[in-house]
Order: sequence, then C-alpha cells, then structure tokens
Amino acid sequence: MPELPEVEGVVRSLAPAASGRTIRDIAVSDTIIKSKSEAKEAILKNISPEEFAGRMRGMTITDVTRRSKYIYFHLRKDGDTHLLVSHLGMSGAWFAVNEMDEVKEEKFRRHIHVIFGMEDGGLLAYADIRRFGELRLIGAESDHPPLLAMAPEPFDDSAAGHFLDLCKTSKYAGKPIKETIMDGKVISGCGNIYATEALFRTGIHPGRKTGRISLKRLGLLFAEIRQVLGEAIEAGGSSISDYRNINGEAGGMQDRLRMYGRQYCPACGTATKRMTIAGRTSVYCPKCQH
DNA sequence: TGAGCGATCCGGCGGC
DNA sequence: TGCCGCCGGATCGCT
Repeated sequence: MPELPEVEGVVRSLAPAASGRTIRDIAVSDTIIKSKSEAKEAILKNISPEEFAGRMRGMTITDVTRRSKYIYFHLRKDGDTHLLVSHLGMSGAWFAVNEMDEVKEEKFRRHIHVIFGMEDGGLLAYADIRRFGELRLIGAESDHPPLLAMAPEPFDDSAAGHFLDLCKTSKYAGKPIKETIMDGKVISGCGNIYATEALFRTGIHPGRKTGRISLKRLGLLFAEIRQVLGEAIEAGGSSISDYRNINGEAGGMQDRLRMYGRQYCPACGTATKRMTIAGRTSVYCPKCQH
C-alpha cells in the first residue's frame, strides 16, 4: 500500500515521463462507467466519465508534484491552469507505456481504469485493483478544502513545531499516539507502516495517550518518523501488497522494516502483540515499547 | 459545536 | 472447492 515514500517514488519517475506532454484522448474502463452510472464515486470524484474525458482532452501536463500522499498533475489548457489530484488508495499504480501489454503484471493489467492517450502516441495508465484510489479534477487546491487542512510536509522546517503544538491540544492529548501521528492534519503522509516502525524505534507503545508523552520524547518520535520516511524514499518504498512504481518495479524497504508484520521482536525476541487503534491493526513489542 | 461512529469506494485472501 | 468475513486511506454524513 502506497504511503508517502512510495508516492514520492511514483512522482520522481512520473514527473520527467509526463511533463510537457499533451493529452489527446481519455479512455475510462467499463467497470468505472458502470459504477458511476449507479451513482457511485468509484475513482472519478464529483465528475462523470464523459465530463472528465471532455475536460481532460487537450490538457498539457506542465509538472507532476507530491503533497502528502497525493500526486498533483499540474495542467494547462487555453491559458488556464488546472489540477488533477491523484490518490493511490490501497492499490493504485501509474504506468507510462507505449502499449498496454507493457504492463507486465496481470493483476494490474486486469484493473486498468483510466488511460490517457498522449498526442505523441504514448500512454499514461492508471490501474487500481481495489478502486480505493481517487482522481479529482479541480481548478486549484483551494477548491477542495481537505487539501488545505493537511499538515506541512514532514521535511519542512515548520513540521516538527506544528506536530508538537497539536499534541498539546485537548483534541489530541487524549488520543493514542499512533492515532495522532497517522492523522494527516498532524503529520503529512505517515501511514500505518511507518507509524508502526517509528514507534518501535523510539520505544513508544502505540496505545499511549499523546498527552502522557514528554515533549522531549515527542520530539524524538517526530525525528524518527522523518528518518524512517527518508530511508524508505532512498530504498524505493515498501512493496507491501500492491505498490509498484511507474516501471512496474517493487521497492526494497519492506526488508528493512523491523516491526511491521513481524511475529517476534527483532530486538528482544518477545512475541509481538497487536491491537486495534482507530480501526487499524497496530503491531508492537510489549517488552520494548511503553 | 464537535466528537465519534458507520458507510462508502472494492478485490484479495485467510479460514473453515 | 467455495463461500464468508475481514482488511484498509480518507472522506462524508448522521447522531
């Protein structure tokens, strides 16, 4: 499942592959057309397949950037700028190819839902096995308020202060620390995998109340989150279940995860425990994490 | 007013 | 082997 480092990997390869190219036509899968006809919001948000295709036609992709776990396609047509916001959900993937059969893995090829045909003849394809991802065409970030509510990028200078300030508020002080750090308004792009890892590395129990952790430890936790995210970006992301970059390649970070998905603590050998926090499974070592 | 919960987008997979 | 139920990012709407 793609988190911030995986999305960063996609953007780093997508930006040079897509920038400067103009979209000639759009194909939307029958599956999505059917879902949308049943009034579901499958992948295409707040727009019909026909309107999406009509508006995207003729758009030039000027740049591709990342904000938290969102991919921003910066677009221009007739002198106006637009933004296509892509979230990969659980299992989304982009592929830049010349023919669809260049998408080697059957499980992705079977679930290609949107294809951008480029004026130069190439293709940009969005595949999504579970259809939890989204494509949202807007004018600018301000058209979709949740985008404006996101925490600063974790590598920004302001991110640590933002995190520590919110930890002190009554809203977050009573919540389990894992729920706090996975809230995108508190820290951008820290999902289950990297939250689990950073908590293990700092010896903090995922269920500990945020307000019961010293500012010093919270500062160390934030630094560790940033460290883990940075390591994962360098390793090309973690390919837990369905992450692939635009060339269909998996990342290598999963081999370096020390707690996520583990049965035994790599530090002391104790059997790991799991608990549900904010509806998600959390793994931790009952001996090393307090 | 806002916190909290359930529903919603689904296919894959573990378990029986 | 087939079917049921669980899982999960993020948002939204209801209580």
